Amino acid sequence: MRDTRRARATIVDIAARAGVSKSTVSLVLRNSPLARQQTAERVRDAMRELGYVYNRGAANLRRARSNVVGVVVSDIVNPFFAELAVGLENAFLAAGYLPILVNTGEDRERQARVIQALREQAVAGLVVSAADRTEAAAIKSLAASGLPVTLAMRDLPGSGLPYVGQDNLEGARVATRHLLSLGHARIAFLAGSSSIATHRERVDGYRRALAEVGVAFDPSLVIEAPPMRESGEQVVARALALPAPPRAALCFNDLTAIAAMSALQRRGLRPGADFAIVGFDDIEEGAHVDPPLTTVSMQTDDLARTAARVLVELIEGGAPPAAPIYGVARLVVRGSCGAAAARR
Amino acid sequence: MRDTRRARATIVDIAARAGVSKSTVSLVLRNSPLARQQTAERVRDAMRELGYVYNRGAANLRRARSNVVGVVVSDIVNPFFAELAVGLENAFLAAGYLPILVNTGEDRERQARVIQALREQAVAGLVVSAADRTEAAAIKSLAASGLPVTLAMRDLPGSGLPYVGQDNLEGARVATRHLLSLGHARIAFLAGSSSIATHRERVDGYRRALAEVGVAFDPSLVIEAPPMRESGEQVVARALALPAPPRAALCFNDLTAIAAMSALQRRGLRPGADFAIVGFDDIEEGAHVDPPLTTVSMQTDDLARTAARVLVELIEGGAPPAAPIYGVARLVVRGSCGAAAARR
DNA sequence: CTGAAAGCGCTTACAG
DNA sequence: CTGAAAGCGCTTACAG
Repeated sequence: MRDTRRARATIVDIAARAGVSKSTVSLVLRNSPLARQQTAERVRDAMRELGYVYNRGAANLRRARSNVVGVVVSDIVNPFFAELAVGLENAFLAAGYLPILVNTGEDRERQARVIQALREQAVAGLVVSAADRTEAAAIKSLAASGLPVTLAMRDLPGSGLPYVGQDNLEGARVATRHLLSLGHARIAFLAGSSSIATHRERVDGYRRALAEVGVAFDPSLVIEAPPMRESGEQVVARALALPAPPRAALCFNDLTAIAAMSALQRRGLRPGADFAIVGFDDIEEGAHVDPPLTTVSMQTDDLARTAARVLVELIEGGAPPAAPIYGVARLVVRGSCGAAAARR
Repeated sequence: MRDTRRARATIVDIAARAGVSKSTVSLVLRNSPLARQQTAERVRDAMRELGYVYNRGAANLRRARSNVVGVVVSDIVNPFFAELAVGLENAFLAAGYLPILVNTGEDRERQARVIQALREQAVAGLVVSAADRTEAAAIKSLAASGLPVTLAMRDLPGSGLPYVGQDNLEGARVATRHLLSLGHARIAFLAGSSSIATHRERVDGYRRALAEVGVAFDPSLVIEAPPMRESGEQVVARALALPAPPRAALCFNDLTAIAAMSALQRRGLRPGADFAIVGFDDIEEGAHVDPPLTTVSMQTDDLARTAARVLVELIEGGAPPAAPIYGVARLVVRGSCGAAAARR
């Protein structure tokens, strides 16, 4: 088996075969007009015949640059981050960079290890959607070493690093206002953990909307739980067990919103009719449940493209954006969404 | 901003600072016992002081080896493949390789492009879960060039490449037998497309189970549709519109099974009671719907670990496995799952 | 337009 | 144990 393995052809082999020097081959490789048309043709034939594959690592070493960027994602199994990753990947590929996607699974230690591995691989830059509880200092020191870093979706307040992400505060505010406009006053905030900045920002927006209409904030209505489908049962149980149970909730994301809907249904409560639910993070799940879920949409694709662009500019010597870049939070109203629930 | 960017320290800088030659630094880097304890300490101090980062690309160039492997996945947004990717990533990291994860989104042209990019990056090997309709020849020629390649989850019959994946045929057989044992004779196979080998293998298993009990195969019961949640409505509508509508179905995967359940419910049919559903690809979704979904479990994690091990062995000069490696298909029965439906 | 030489950051024999 | 030299596959001035 091993015997079939040929050593890779190099530009020297190509040069020999085409009867030119290796400088000429290099010129042809980079489509320089300095090589004669006919010579270029001969060189390209030789490459084809020898099955030549460009060694980008060698080229990068010599040129002291790199065409690879790192994309560090906190939880690739979450379709929200998977879509972010895909968007980033597309944008980088289109810009001529090869993205290395690594998943940290919300594990800070693992995050540190993979980032180190990426640095050793001499990546040109990093976009990171930081793991839960990541300390700003950890990433900041990275950037201090001169490596271009852009934060996506998870801000690290105080790090001073360029950030591209959702407008969590505004999104939660819009969603909460929607529920308030339906006539709800006791509105729960279900699932998610305050250890994640995203959660804190959303709770802030929720509080702000309440404050704007003079509704007192009740901390017992903010019920934390891991943002997974499995948490639906638990958060609904706790919400309904409150002395004055809410009839409306803003959920940390769409997965937990759907899980909460199921938990309500298991109790004979009809989402929409008996209990209003709004979810975050539109990964187009909201439209496919019954009844449809009203969500705050975050345009992952746009944000991914933007984050990639910001990093590429940083890599190519541009200035970082002066302020965080926020995606527009858009409320997608689906179904009746609980006007009736408020009247009960 | 740019000014803070220091050029990376090299082993020459370390050598100068520690007062040794660069060979010595290299020895220390690789923890060779040839360097004196005290010298190693001095070298390590210098590295710390200079913020040294190992340049693995340069080392790889010199050693004519590579520590990076490519993981080509057909659809990272599908949680099934996301879990596969995570499993592979963990296994490679543990084995000392840096996996570059790329998503093809089932696009063969894109697959060709990213594979080329990975080759130029001089990856040590590739595990590929091929895009829909990938031709065996395309991947085979890759391997013929000497690059170790392992196929995961999507076999390319005729390629002769090592394959690690689910036992689709056996899984479909087991699932179909289960439905038959409940008393169903007309059983639909819903969603998925015969352009994917996975689908063909599952349909084969379904047919075999029918044949085993002497039930004639009815091609009109195999209803194709993209394996997405969105297809649920369509496949259920087509199944119920058949002259003799089935009361049981094996679904291509759990997403489509859950979608089919929703579509049934929208028609007032109770999954389990009125219509038996079994799904493929247990990504632990089956347990979290109501009623719970019976699934064929495929142990993605084990398979990922195995695929990674097979590739690492190939890279390190071992022989490819003599035969395809199949994961065990296990039927996870949840809920009543349609015994009643058969009696209607 | 083409070629010879130097060098990117490492590792690897090979002397000392 | 340590150092000087060569070389991995490229690119980059610099001559011709």
